[in-house]
This record gives sequence, structure tokens and C-alpha cells, in this order.
Amino acid sequence: MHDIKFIRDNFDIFKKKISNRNNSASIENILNLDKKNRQLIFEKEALEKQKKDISKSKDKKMFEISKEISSKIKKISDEQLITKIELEKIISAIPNIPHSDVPEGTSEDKNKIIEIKGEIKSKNFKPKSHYELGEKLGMLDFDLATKTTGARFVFVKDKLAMMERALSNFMIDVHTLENGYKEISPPLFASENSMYGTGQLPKFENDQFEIKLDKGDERKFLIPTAEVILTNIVKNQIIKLNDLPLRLVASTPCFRKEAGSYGKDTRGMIRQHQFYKVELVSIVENTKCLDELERMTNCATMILDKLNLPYRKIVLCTGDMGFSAEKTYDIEVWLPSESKYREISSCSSCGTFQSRRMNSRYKNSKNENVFTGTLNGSGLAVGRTLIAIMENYQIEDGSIIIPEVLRPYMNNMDKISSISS
RNA sequence: GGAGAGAUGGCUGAGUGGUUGAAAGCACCGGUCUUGAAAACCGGCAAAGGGGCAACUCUUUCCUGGGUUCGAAUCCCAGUCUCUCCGCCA
Repeated sequence: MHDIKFIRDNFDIFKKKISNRNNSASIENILNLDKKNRQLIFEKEALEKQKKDISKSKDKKMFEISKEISSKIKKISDEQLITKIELEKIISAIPNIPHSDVPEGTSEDKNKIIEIKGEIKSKNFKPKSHYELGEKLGMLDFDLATKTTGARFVFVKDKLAMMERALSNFMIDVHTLENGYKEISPPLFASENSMYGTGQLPKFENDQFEIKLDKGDERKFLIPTAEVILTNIVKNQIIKLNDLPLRLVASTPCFRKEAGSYGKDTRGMIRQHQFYKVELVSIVENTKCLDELERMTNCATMILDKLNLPYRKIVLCTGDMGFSAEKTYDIEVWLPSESKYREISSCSSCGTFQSRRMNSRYKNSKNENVFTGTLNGSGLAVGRTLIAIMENYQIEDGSIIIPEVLRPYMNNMDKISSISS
């Protein structure tokens, strides 16, 4: 959520910054609505004052007048409420303002590569895709998922299932033991309000799976990422300065409709309706967001370093960032079968954008209540990491060498092959 | 699912129709004392929003939404959530 005062005082700057993002919201009406809203508040408060004075005076002669004032107040405050809702509807659909050091651009070609790391090992055979490898091993079964569930799901079986589980455990261990994150096992449902807090609603409802409840009261959604539920932990809260930074990690399934991705990545498990992800969330003093973003991104790349997977780090341009982000690094891992880098992590600072929506604050050193900074990043997407290992660690016969660091998590096996299983 | 109890400021917790925005305690901030700290003592301390260059001022808010009343934390109705007991259950 944006600060209306900032918009009011810096409308041209605001407009310009927002125009860099893929944003369709019409913002021209904001100033008018804001002005109208404040005018109505002013009128309403003047009447409320009159009424209050009468009540205090306990002057029976004035009681009738007070009743008349009440009906006037009702009328004005109804109109004010409508105005305010309309204003909030517009503002809540406007994405965050990009940080000033984010490159401008409308599409991904303007993203900037920051770093390329890890050795891409050339193979003396044609690398297979993860789904060829997995199906040949009998450990990835897309047809079975189609039978039981539908498109964009997969059964992971046997040693690959074990590796998937090992990856989650390995990543969480690194983040809890080395990087100072606290492990959380959260609910996988989020309330409508929580979804609003992190910015999935109202604009991206079509991407979300809503739960059908027995009773018709509050709406619930399957989390599209643990970011939603972890970040909302601090919703409506005033945190003590001493308790910051708050660093949380969770491994959870994530559920996404992938609306608008029809035809994209239909083969394999790159893009599924359900996938595991280890998510990092930091709640920090709002002055420390960018430092924390660097730190968090390093925590994510650390996993790839330990797994010896080649990757690159890019900074997203203004038009390619997610709704709530002010700055985002994507980490892309090398996939030999496609001869390209594919996203495996995305780390974002949201500044105070989410905390305004959530009303999450802390007392700063001057003892003032100020909005927290929130960050989230994948550390990493487990399914895609599995893919990356399969493809990068494959040998000619279709077996997969298990990365050293994972072996302790897999009964010290060193290889997955159809023969051994 | 059945029966009760409850929801008040960062936290704990008084308060059943008229200076109650709300006692008290804790926490926090400032000060005195101390070589320093602690303790003790003194003072300050809710939030959001509006107006004003500012000092300041006004409005709203005691779970949420309605209602009664000139006036509601306090009375009435509906809802949400929490706790206790019983039942059921991984």
C-alpha cells in the first residue's frame, strides 16, 4: 500500500515511477478523490463537534437539534465512506515504487546480469531433460498425476522423492544452522486479509486457489508461497526493536493456478500447480531493507554453491518485478537440456509496501511507531533444484550422481540409477 | 457437535449510561541519586485521521457490524475469535 500523503505531495514523481511498471491502474483520479475525501471528513467532524458540545451541555432544549445533526452526519459519512473505498480500491491495485537503483524497462530484456558463477561442465553426450531422465528411471510420473488429478501435477517416486525430501532438509539446515533463520511449519491456508497483506489480493485473485468452505464466512486460499503466511505473522503488530531482524524459514508446498501461462513449460515439472519451496522471510527495520536483500540473496546462492550448480544472478528491471517488490534479484540455474538459465529463486525487498497493508510496525530508536521492512526470497524452489541436479549431474547412462552435500541426507548413496533401484 | 466464560492501550488488568481516552501494574523514554550499573524516587508515555508554516487543535477508536439514547467501553441484536468442560478424532 502506498502512503497517500506521499502521493499527494509528490504526484508527478509518483506517476513517473509507477509508469515504469507494468501497471494498468488509472491513477489520475486519486488526487480528486483524496481531496473530496478530506473535505467530507472536515464537514463531518465539524458536525460531530457540534453534537458533542450539545451532549456535554445537557441542555434539553438542544436535544432536538442534535437529532437533526445526527442525520446530517449519517449522510455525509456515508458519502465519505464510499469515496474512501473508491480511493483505496485504486491505490491498493498500484504496484510498489521501484527502488532508484533498479534498471528501468518494460520487459525482461532490460534485466541486468550481476554475476555468473559455477562451472558449466561440457558433456560428451547430449544431455537429457529432467522429464526424460525421470520417466526413464520410473521416478517421475506425469501420466499417473493426470489420471488421479489432472494436468500440471506430478508424482515423484522412490529415490527422487527421497532426494526431494533431502533437499528440503538440507536447505532448512543450512538456513537455520548457518544463516540464522528460525524454522516455521505454518498453515498452508491463508485468510483473504493475509493475502491482501502481502499483495496477492485484490489484483491477482485469478492466480490463487480458493478453498471452498462449508460455511460461507471468511474466504481462505491455498498459499501460493510461504511468503504469505510467514510475512503475515507480524500483521497488526508493534514489534520491539530488539526483536528485529526477524528471520524465518519454512519448507511448504505452494499452490498456483498459473493463469496466463497456458502453453508455457507444459512438459516436465518446471511449472506445476503444486510444488515445494523453501522460503526465507525477513522482517527488518525499514532502513535496512537493501542490506538485508543482499544478505538474503547470498543465503540463497549459498545453497547453489554447496550443490555445485552453475547459476547467474540478475537484477530485475522495473517492468519485470512482482507487485509488492521495490527491488528483486532472480537467481537462475543452468539447465543443460535447454542450454539456458532458469529461475530457481527470487529475492525481493518490499520496503514498507506490505507492512502498510498489514499494519506491521516497530518502535524505532526515537520510540516512534514506524512501518517494518519486509523481504522474501526462495532458498530455494525445491522442485526446480531437483530438476537442476538431475540435469547437471546426469551421466550418459541416465543415472544421476548425488551431490556430496546431499549424501548424508540419503543414506550415503552416491548415485540414482534404474539398475540400483 | 453440546454447555459455559470471555475479548479494554506494547503487555497484564480495573471499570455497567455523562470531563473515562479510560485506574493500577509491567515495559519503554527523560531526570535525580551513583565512580558506573542496579535499586529507589520524580516526570513522561495509545493509535489513526483531519485542519494549521507552527505552537496547537479537532474527530474517531475499549473485538467487528448494526441498534437504543441528547449522550455508550458500559444497555440491546447479529457476527467473529479465544478459553474451560463434555463428546468425537490424526
